[in-house]
Amino acid sequence: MVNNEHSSTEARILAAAKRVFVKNGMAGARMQDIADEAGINKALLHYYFRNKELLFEKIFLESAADFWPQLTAVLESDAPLFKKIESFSEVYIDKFVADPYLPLFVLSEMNRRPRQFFKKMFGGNPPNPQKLLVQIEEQVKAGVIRPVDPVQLIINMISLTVFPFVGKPMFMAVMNISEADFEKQIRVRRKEVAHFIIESIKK
Amino acid sequence: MVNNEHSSTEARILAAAKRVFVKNGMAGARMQDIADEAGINKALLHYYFRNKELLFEKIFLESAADFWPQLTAVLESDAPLFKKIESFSEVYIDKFVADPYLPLFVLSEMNRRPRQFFKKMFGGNPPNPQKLLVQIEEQVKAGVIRPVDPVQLIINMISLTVFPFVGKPMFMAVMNISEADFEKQIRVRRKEVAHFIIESIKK
DNA sequence: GTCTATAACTCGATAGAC
DNA sequence: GTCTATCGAGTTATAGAC
Repeated sequence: MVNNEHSSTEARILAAAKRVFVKNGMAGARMQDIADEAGINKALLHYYFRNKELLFEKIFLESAADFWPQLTAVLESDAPLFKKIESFSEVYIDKFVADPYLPLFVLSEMNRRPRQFFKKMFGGNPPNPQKLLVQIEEQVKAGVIRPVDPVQLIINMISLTVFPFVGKPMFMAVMNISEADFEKQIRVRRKEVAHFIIESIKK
Repeated sequence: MVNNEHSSTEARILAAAKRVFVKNGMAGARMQDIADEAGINKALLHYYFRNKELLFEKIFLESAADFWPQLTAVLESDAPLFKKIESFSEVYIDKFVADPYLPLFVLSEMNRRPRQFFKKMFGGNPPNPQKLLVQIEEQVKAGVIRPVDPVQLIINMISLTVFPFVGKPMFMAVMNISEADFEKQIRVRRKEVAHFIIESIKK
Protein backbone atom coordinates (compact mmCIF):
# COMPACT_ATOMS: atom_id res chain seq x y z
CA MET A 1 0.00 0.00 0.00
CA VAL A 2 2.88 2.29 0.60
CA ASN A 3 4.21 4.22 -2.35
CA ASN A 4 1.34 4.11 -4.82
CA GLU A 5 -1.26 6.73 -5.66
CA HIS A 6 -3.27 5.89 -2.53
CA SER A 7 -0.46 6.73 -0.13
CA SER A 8 -0.35 10.07 1.58
CA THR A 9 1.29 12.84 -0.38
CA GLU A 10 4.13 13.04 2.09
CA ALA A 11 4.84 9.33 1.81
CA ARG A 12 4.77 9.47 -1.96
CA ILE A 13 7.17 12.39 -1.98
CA LEU A 14 9.59 10.53 0.25
CA ALA A 15 9.45 7.41 -1.88
CA ALA A 16 9.91 9.40 -5.08
CA ALA A 17 12.73 11.48 -3.63
CA LYS A 18 14.51 8.36 -2.50
CA ARG A 19 14.47 6.89 -5.99
CA VAL A 20 15.66 10.12 -7.59
CA PHE A 21 18.34 11.01 -5.03
CA VAL A 22 19.68 7.51 -4.91
CA LYS A 23 19.91 7.35 -8.69
CA ASN A 24 21.41 10.78 -9.28
CA GLY A 25 22.97 11.88 -6.00
CA MET A 26 22.29 15.18 -4.28
CA ALA A 27 23.80 17.37 -7.02
CA GLY A 28 22.33 15.40 -9.93
CA ALA A 29 18.77 15.17 -8.62
CA ARG A 30 16.24 17.83 -9.66
CA MET A 31 13.17 18.86 -7.74
CA GLN A 32 11.18 18.63 -10.98
CA ASP A 33 12.13 14.97 -11.34
CA ILE A 34 11.02 14.25 -7.81
CA ALA A 35 7.75 16.08 -8.37
CA ASP A 36 7.09 14.16 -11.58
CA GLU A 37 7.99 10.87 -9.95
CA ALA A 38 5.57 11.62 -7.11
CA GLY A 39 2.85 12.84 -9.48
CA ILE A 40 2.66 16.33 -7.99
CA ASN A 41 4.21 19.73 -8.68
CA LYS A 42 7.32 21.42 -7.38
CA ALA A 43 5.49 23.88 -5.15
CA LEU A 44 4.07 21.06 -3.12
CA LEU A 45 7.52 19.68 -2.51
CA HIS A 46 8.47 22.94 -0.88
CA TYR A 47 5.25 22.95 1.08
CA TYR A 48 6.11 19.60 2.69
CA PHE A 49 9.89 19.98 2.90
CA ARG A 50 11.11 23.54 2.97
CA ASN A 51 13.98 22.98 0.54
CA LYS A 52 16.02 20.43 -1.34
CA GLU A 53 18.69 20.14 1.32
CA LEU A 54 16.20 19.25 4.07
CA LEU A 55 14.44 16.74 1.85
CA PHE A 56 17.75 15.15 1.02
CA GLU A 57 18.72 14.84 4.65
CA LYS A 58 15.41 13.28 5.55
CA ILE A 59 15.77 10.60 2.87
CA PHE A 60 19.36 10.06 3.70
CA LEU A 61 18.87 9.44 7.40
CA GLU A 62 15.69 7.43 6.91
CA SER A 63 17.26 5.08 4.37
CA ALA A 64 19.98 4.01 6.73
CA ALA A 65 18.21 4.38 10.07
CA ASP A 66 16.88 0.84 10.30
CA PHE A 67 20.24 -0.64 9.43
CA TRP A 68 22.45 0.61 12.27
CA PRO A 69 20.48 -0.99 15.12
CA GLN A 70 20.67 -4.33 13.32
CA LEU A 71 24.39 -3.98 12.76
CA THR A 72 24.96 -2.94 16.36
CA ALA A 73 22.98 -5.95 17.56
CA VAL A 74 25.34 -8.21 15.66
CA LEU A 75 28.48 -6.41 16.83
CA GLU A 76 27.40 -6.48 20.46
CA SER A 77 26.04 -10.03 20.54
CA ASP A 78 27.65 -12.85 22.49
CA ALA A 79 27.61 -15.22 19.54
CA PRO A 80 30.82 -17.13 18.79
CA LEU A 81 33.09 -15.58 16.15
CA PHE A 82 32.21 -17.76 13.17
CA LYS A 83 28.48 -17.34 13.83
CA LYS A 84 28.99 -13.60 14.16
CA ILE A 85 30.77 -13.43 10.82
CA GLU A 86 27.78 -15.16 9.25
CA SER A 87 25.24 -12.80 10.82
CA PHE A 88 27.35 -9.82 9.88
CA SER A 89 27.42 -10.57 6.17
CA GLU A 90 23.76 -11.60 6.14
CA VAL A 91 22.62 -8.37 7.77
CA TYR A 92 24.59 -6.31 5.28
CA ILE A 93 23.54 -8.26 2.23
CA ASP A 94 19.86 -8.38 3.22
CA LYS A 95 19.81 -4.62 3.66
CA PHE A 96 21.40 -3.96 0.31
CA VAL A 97 19.27 -6.47 -1.54
CA ALA A 98 16.33 -4.40 -0.31
CA ASP A 99 18.08 -1.09 -1.14
CA PRO A 100 20.61 -1.85 -3.87
CA TYR A 101 21.48 1.77 -4.58
CA LEU A 102 22.06 2.73 -0.97
CA PRO A 103 25.74 1.73 -0.76
CA LEU A 104 26.96 4.02 -3.52
CA PHE A 105 24.72 6.82 -2.27
CA VAL A 106 26.16 6.49 1.23
CA LEU A 107 29.75 6.13 0.03
CA SER A 108 29.46 9.22 -2.17
CA GLU A 109 28.09 11.44 0.56
CA MET A 110 30.48 10.01 3.13
CA ASN A 111 33.46 10.80 0.94
CA ARG A 112 32.27 14.26 -0.08
CA ARG A 113 31.63 15.56 3.43
CA PRO A 114 32.83 13.05 6.01
CA ARG A 115 32.36 15.33 9.04
CA GLN A 116 28.77 16.30 8.29
CA PHE A 117 27.99 12.75 7.27
CA PHE A 118 28.98 11.14 10.53
CA LYS A 119 27.53 13.92 12.60
CA LYS A 120 24.14 13.77 10.91
CA MET A 121 24.08 10.02 10.63
CA PHE A 122 25.16 9.09 14.12
CA GLY A 123 25.43 12.26 16.16
CA GLY A 124 28.94 11.19 17.13
CA ASN A 125 27.87 7.66 18.04
CA PRO A 126 28.71 5.28 15.18
CA PRO A 127 28.45 1.48 15.44
CA ASN A 128 31.34 0.31 17.56
CA PRO A 129 33.28 -2.78 16.50
CA GLN A 130 35.34 -2.87 19.69
CA LYS A 131 33.80 -6.08 20.98
CA LEU A 132 34.36 -7.84 17.67
CA LEU A 133 37.97 -6.65 17.53
CA VAL A 134 38.63 -8.07 20.99
CA GLN A 135 36.83 -11.28 20.12
CA ILE A 136 39.06 -11.78 17.09
CA GLU A 137 42.18 -11.24 19.18
CA GLU A 138 40.95 -13.76 21.73
CA GLN A 139 40.34 -16.40 19.09
CA VAL A 140 43.84 -15.85 17.75
CA LYS A 141 45.31 -16.28 21.25
CA ALA A 142 43.14 -19.33 21.87
CA GLY A 143 44.55 -20.85 18.68
CA VAL A 144 41.13 -21.21 17.05
CA ILE A 145 42.13 -19.01 14.10
CA ARG A 146 45.47 -18.19 12.54
CA PRO A 147 47.17 -14.92 13.52
CA VAL A 148 45.35 -12.10 11.75
CA ASP A 149 45.21 -8.35 12.22
CA PRO A 150 41.67 -7.79 13.55
CA VAL A 151 41.35 -4.45 11.75
CA GLN A 152 42.29 -6.03 8.42
CA LEU A 153 39.81 -8.83 9.01
CA ILE A 154 36.96 -6.41 9.60
CA ILE A 155 37.92 -4.42 6.52
CA ASN A 156 37.78 -7.70 4.60
CA MET A 157 34.36 -8.58 5.99
CA ILE A 158 32.88 -5.25 4.95
CA SER A 159 34.61 -5.18 1.56
CA LEU A 160 33.33 -8.61 0.61
CA THR A 161 29.74 -7.83 1.52
CA VAL A 162 29.37 -4.25 0.31
CA PHE A 163 31.51 -3.99 -2.80
CA PRO A 164 29.52 -6.27 -5.10
CA PHE A 165 26.60 -3.85 -4.90
CA VAL A 166 28.59 -0.84 -6.06
CA GLY A 167 30.59 -2.86 -8.59
CA LYS A 168 27.53 -4.50 -10.13
CA PRO A 169 27.75 -2.89 -13.60
CA MET A 170 31.44 -3.80 -13.79
CA PHE A 171 30.84 -7.41 -12.86
CA MET A 172 27.98 -7.68 -15.32
CA ALA A 173 30.02 -6.19 -18.16
CA VAL A 174 33.35 -7.85 -17.46
CA MET A 175 32.10 -11.31 -16.61
CA ASN A 176 29.37 -11.02 -19.20
CA ILE A 177 26.52 -11.97 -16.86
CA SER A 178 22.89 -10.86 -16.93
CA GLU A 179 21.01 -8.98 -14.24
CA ALA A 180 19.26 -12.19 -13.22
CA ASP A 181 22.55 -14.06 -12.99
CA PHE A 182 24.06 -11.30 -10.93
CA GLU A 183 21.19 -11.49 -8.47
CA LYS A 184 21.71 -15.21 -8.26
CA GLN A 185 25.37 -14.61 -7.44
CA ILE A 186 24.35 -12.21 -4.68
CA ARG A 187 22.01 -14.78 -3.17
CA VAL A 188 24.85 -17.29 -3.15
CA ARG A 189 27.16 -14.74 -1.55
CA ARG A 190 24.79 -14.28 1.37
CA LYS A 191 26.06 -17.61 2.68
CA GLU A 192 29.36 -18.01 0.84
CA VAL A 193 31.03 -14.80 2.00
CA ALA A 194 31.18 -16.05 5.58
CA HIS A 195 32.41 -19.42 4.36
CA PHE A 196 35.15 -17.77 2.32
CA ILE A 197 36.32 -15.75 5.33
CA ILE A 198 36.19 -18.63 7.77
CA GLU A 199 38.12 -20.88 5.40
CA SER A 200 40.84 -18.26 5.34
CA ILE A 201 41.23 -17.77 9.08
CA LYS A 202 40.38 -21.13 10.68
CA LYS A 203 43.23 -23.35 11.75
CA MET B 1 57.10 20.52 -11.77
CA VAL B 2 53.68 19.43 -12.90
CA ASN B 3 50.69 21.06 -11.32
CA ASN B 4 52.10 24.25 -9.78
CA GLU B 5 52.08 27.82 -11.07
CA HIS B 6 55.02 27.11 -13.39
CA SER B 7 53.18 24.42 -15.35
CA SER B 8 51.53 25.22 -18.63
CA THR B 9 48.01 26.55 -18.33
CA GLU B 10 46.61 23.46 -19.97
CA ALA B 11 48.37 21.17 -17.53
CA ARG B 12 47.21 23.21 -14.58
CA ILE B 13 43.63 23.08 -15.81
CA LEU B 14 43.78 19.33 -16.18
CA ALA B 15 45.23 18.87 -12.71
CA ALA B 16 42.68 21.23 -11.19
CA ALA B 17 39.80 19.65 -13.07
CA LYS B 18 40.86 16.22 -11.93
CA ARG B 19 40.78 17.25 -8.29
CA VAL B 20 37.40 18.94 -8.61
CA PHE B 21 35.69 16.26 -10.73
CA VAL B 22 37.01 13.46 -8.63
CA LYS B 23 35.82 15.12 -5.45
CA ASN B 24 32.38 16.22 -6.64
CA GLY B 25 31.54 14.07 -9.64
CA MET B 26 30.40 15.39 -13.01
CA ALA B 27 27.14 16.92 -11.74
CA GLY B 28 28.62 18.38 -8.55
CA ALA B 29 31.68 20.00 -10.09
CA ARG B 30 31.44 23.62 -11.19
CA MET B 31 33.52 25.30 -13.85
CA GLN B 32 34.08 28.17 -11.44
CA ASP B 33 35.62 25.79 -8.90
CA ILE B 34 37.95 24.38 -11.53
CA ALA B 35 38.95 27.87 -12.68
CA ASP B 36 39.65 28.94 -9.08
CA GLU B 37 41.59 25.76 -8.38
CA ALA B 38 43.69 26.39 -11.51
CA GLY B 39 44.15 30.08 -10.72
CA ILE B 40 42.50 31.29 -13.93
CA ASN B 41 39.00 32.35 -15.03
CA LYS B 42 36.12 30.45 -16.54
CA ALA B 43 36.54 31.88 -20.03
CA LEU B 44 39.96 30.34 -20.31
CA LEU B 45 38.58 26.95 -19.42
CA HIS B 46 36.33 27.15 -22.45
CA TYR B 47 39.19 28.38 -24.57
CA TYR B 48 41.21 25.22 -23.85
CA PHE B 49 38.37 22.71 -23.60
CA ARG B 50 35.25 23.67 -25.48
CA ASN B 51 32.86 22.67 -22.73
CA LYS B 52 32.46 20.88 -19.43
CA GLU B 53 31.52 17.55 -20.96
CA LEU B 54 34.68 17.38 -23.09
CA LEU B 55 36.87 18.39 -20.16
CA PHE B 56 35.25 15.72 -18.04
CA GLU B 57 35.79 13.02 -20.62
CA LYS B 58 39.41 13.97 -21.04
CA ILE B 59 40.05 13.67 -17.30
CA PHE B 60 38.02 10.55 -17.04
CA LEU B 61 39.74 8.61 -19.78
CA GLU B 62 43.19 9.90 -18.91
CA SER B 63 42.91 8.90 -15.25
CA ALA B 64 42.21 5.31 -16.03
CA ALA B 65 44.02 4.84 -19.32
CA ASP B 66 47.32 3.62 -17.88
CA PHE B 67 45.59 1.10 -15.65
CA TRP B 68 43.82 -1.18 -18.12
CA PRO B 69 46.93 -2.33 -19.98
CA GLN B 70 48.55 -3.29 -16.68
CA LEU B 71 45.47 -5.19 -15.58
CA THR B 72 45.20 -6.93 -18.92
CA ALA B 73 48.85 -7.94 -18.70
CA VAL B 74 48.14 -9.66 -15.40
CA LEU B 75 44.97 -11.34 -16.61
CA GLU B 76 46.63 -12.67 -19.77
CA SER B 77 49.92 -13.75 -18.21
CA ASP B 78 51.00 -17.37 -17.89
CA ALA B 79 51.89 -17.00 -14.21
CA PRO B 80 50.61 -19.67 -11.81
CA LEU B 81 47.34 -18.86 -10.04
CA PHE B 82 48.71 -17.85 -6.65
CA LYS B 83 51.29 -15.59 -8.25
CA LYS B 84 48.60 -14.08 -10.43
CA ILE B 85 46.41 -13.32 -7.42
CA GLU B 86 49.36 -11.47 -5.90
CA SER B 87 50.05 -9.43 -9.03
CA PHE B 88 46.38 -8.68 -9.41
CA SER B 89 45.96 -7.10 -5.98
CA GLU B 90 49.28 -5.29 -6.23
CA VAL B 91 48.41 -3.70 -9.57
CA TYR B 92 45.07 -2.50 -8.25
CA ILE B 93 46.39 -1.21 -4.94
CA ASP B 94 49.38 0.56 -6.50
CA LYS B 95 47.09 2.37 -8.92
CA PHE B 96 44.72 3.52 -6.22
CA VAL B 97 47.49 4.54 -3.83
CA ALA B 98 48.59 6.89 -6.62
CA ASP B 99 44.98 8.00 -7.35
CA PRO B 100 42.99 7.43 -4.17
CA TYR B 101 39.84 9.18 -5.34
CA LEU B 102 39.66 7.36 -8.66
CA PRO B 103 37.67 4.31 -7.48
CA LEU B 104 34.66 6.25 -6.21
CA PHE B 105 34.76 8.50 -9.26
CA VAL B 106 34.74 5.51 -11.59
CA LEU B 107 32.09 3.65 -9.61
CA SER B 108 29.80 6.70 -9.59
CA GLU B 109 30.01 7.30 -13.31
CA MET B 110 29.79 3.59 -14.09
CA ASN B 111 26.60 3.26 -12.06
CA ARG B 112 24.98 6.41 -13.40
CA ARG B 113 25.46 5.65 -17.08
CA PRO B 114 26.79 2.11 -17.55
CA ARG B 115 26.41 2.02 -21.34
CA GLN B 116 28.22 5.27 -22.06
CA PHE B 117 30.81 4.43 -19.47
CA PHE B 118 31.92 1.17 -21.01
CA LYS B 119 31.67 2.51 -24.51
CA LYS B 120 33.86 5.52 -23.81
CA MET B 121 36.24 3.70 -21.54
CA PHE B 122 36.87 0.62 -23.62
CA GLY B 123 35.11 1.05 -26.95
CA GLY B 124 33.45 -2.30 -26.35
CA ASN B 125 36.68 -4.03 -25.40
CA PRO B 126 36.94 -4.31 -21.60
CA PRO B 127 39.62 -6.33 -19.79
CA ASN B 128 38.72 -9.98 -20.22
CA PRO B 129 39.04 -12.33 -17.24
CA GLN B 130 38.34 -15.45 -19.31
CA LYS B 131 41.81 -16.87 -18.96
CA LEU B 132 41.78 -16.38 -15.20
CA LEU B 133 38.34 -17.98 -14.90
CA VAL B 134 39.58 -21.05 -16.78
CA GLN B 135 42.76 -21.15 -14.73
CA ILE B 136 40.75 -21.21 -11.49
CA GLU B 137 38.62 -24.07 -12.77
CA GLU B 138 41.72 -26.02 -13.74
CA GLN B 139 43.26 -25.61 -10.32
CA VAL B 140 40.04 -26.85 -8.74
CA LYS B 141 40.05 -29.91 -10.98
CA ALA B 142 43.74 -30.47 -10.31
CA GLY B 143 42.97 -30.46 -6.60
CA VAL B 144 45.30 -27.57 -5.85
CA ILE B 145 42.49 -25.44 -4.44
CA ARG B 146 39.16 -26.31 -2.88
CA PRO B 147 36.02 -26.18 -5.07
CA VAL B 148 35.14 -22.52 -5.60
CA ASP B 149 32.94 -20.67 -8.05
CA PRO B 150 35.46 -18.81 -10.24
CA VAL B 151 33.13 -15.83 -10.66
CA GLN B 152 32.71 -15.46 -6.91
CA LEU B 153 36.44 -15.70 -6.42
CA ILE B 154 37.11 -12.87 -8.85
CA ILE B 155 34.41 -10.75 -7.22
CA ASN B 156 36.20 -11.38 -3.93
CA MET B 157 39.57 -10.40 -5.36
CA ILE B 158 38.26 -7.10 -6.67
CA SER B 159 36.18 -6.34 -3.58
CA LEU B 160 39.11 -6.84 -1.22
CA THR B 161 41.43 -4.60 -3.22
CA VAL B 162 39.11 -1.78 -4.27
CA PHE B 163 36.67 -1.33 -1.42
CA PRO B 164 39.07 -0.03 1.23
CA PHE B 165 39.68 3.05 -0.91
CA VAL B 166 36.02 4.00 -1.17
CA GLY B 167 35.30 3.01 2.41
CA LYS B 168 38.23 4.95 3.84
CA PRO B 169 36.23 7.56 5.81
CA MET B 170 34.09 4.80 7.31
CA PHE B 171 37.07 2.76 8.39
CA MET B 172 38.77 5.78 9.87
CA ALA B 173 35.68 6.81 11.82
CA VAL B 174 34.48 3.40 12.91
CA MET B 175 37.82 1.88 13.83
CA ASN B 176 39.03 5.20 15.14
CA ILE B 177 42.26 5.26 13.12
CA SER B 178 44.17 8.23 11.74
CA GLU B 179 44.93 9.00 8.12
CA ALA B 180 48.52 7.84 8.65
CA ASP B 181 47.38 4.59 10.24
CA PHE B 182 44.97 3.99 7.41
CA GLU B 183 47.75 4.39 4.88
CA LYS B 184 49.82 1.94 6.87
CA GLN B 185 46.95 -0.54 6.71
CA ILE B 186 46.77 -0.10 2.96
CA ARG B 187 50.47 -0.78 2.59
CA VAL B 188 50.02 -3.97 4.60
CA ARG B 189 47.06 -4.98 2.46
CA ARG B 190 49.16 -4.80 -0.69
CA LYS B 191 50.68 -8.12 0.34
CA GLU B 192 48.11 -9.44 2.80
CA VAL B 193 45.09 -9.43 0.50
CA ALA B 194 46.60 -12.14 -1.67
CA HIS B 195 47.62 -14.07 1.42
CA PHE B 196 44.07 -13.85 2.80
CA ILE B 197 42.61 -15.16 -0.46
CA ILE B 198 45.12 -17.95 -0.89
CA GLU B 199 44.63 -19.13 2.69
CA SER B 200 40.94 -19.43 1.92
CA ILE B 201 41.17 -21.46 -1.26
CA LYS B 202 44.33 -23.59 -0.94
CA LYS B 203 43.93 -27.21 0.06
C1' DG C 1 -3.38 21.00 0.51
C1' DT C 2 -2.72 21.79 -4.13
C1' DC C 3 -2.21 24.45 -8.04
C1' DT C 4 -0.21 28.14 -11.70
C1' DA C 5 2.84 31.65 -12.42
C1' DT C 6 6.92 33.82 -11.69
C1' DA C 7 10.71 35.65 -9.05
C1' DA C 8 15.51 34.78 -7.77
C1' DC C 9 19.48 32.50 -8.51
C1' DT C 10 23.21 29.25 -10.29
C1' DC C 11 26.03 28.03 -13.76
C1' DG C 12 27.76 26.93 -18.40
C1' DA C 13 28.90 29.39 -22.25
C1' DT C 14 30.03 33.46 -25.36
C1' DA C 15 31.35 38.31 -26.90
C1' DG C 16 34.71 41.28 -27.31
C1' DA C 17 38.66 44.17 -25.44
C1' DC C 18 43.55 43.81 -24.64
C1' DG D 1 46.28 33.60 -24.43
C1' DT D 2 43.92 35.87 -20.98
C1' DC D 3 40.74 38.90 -19.15
C1' DT D 4 35.93 41.32 -17.79
C1' DA D 5 31.30 41.48 -18.61
C1' DT D 6 27.13 39.46 -19.72
C1' DC D 7 23.78 36.38 -21.74
C1' DG D 8 20.59 32.63 -21.46
C1' DA D 9 19.15 28.03 -19.95
C1' DG D 10 17.93 25.48 -16.27
C1' DT D 11 16.65 25.12 -11.25
C1' DT D 12 15.32 26.24 -6.65
C1' DA D 13 12.13 28.64 -4.21
C1' DT D 14 8.09 31.80 -3.34
C1' DA D 15 3.58 34.42 -4.10
C1' DG D 16 -0.88 34.10 -4.28
C1' DA D 17 -5.36 32.10 -6.14
C1' DC D 18 -8.48 28.30 -5.24
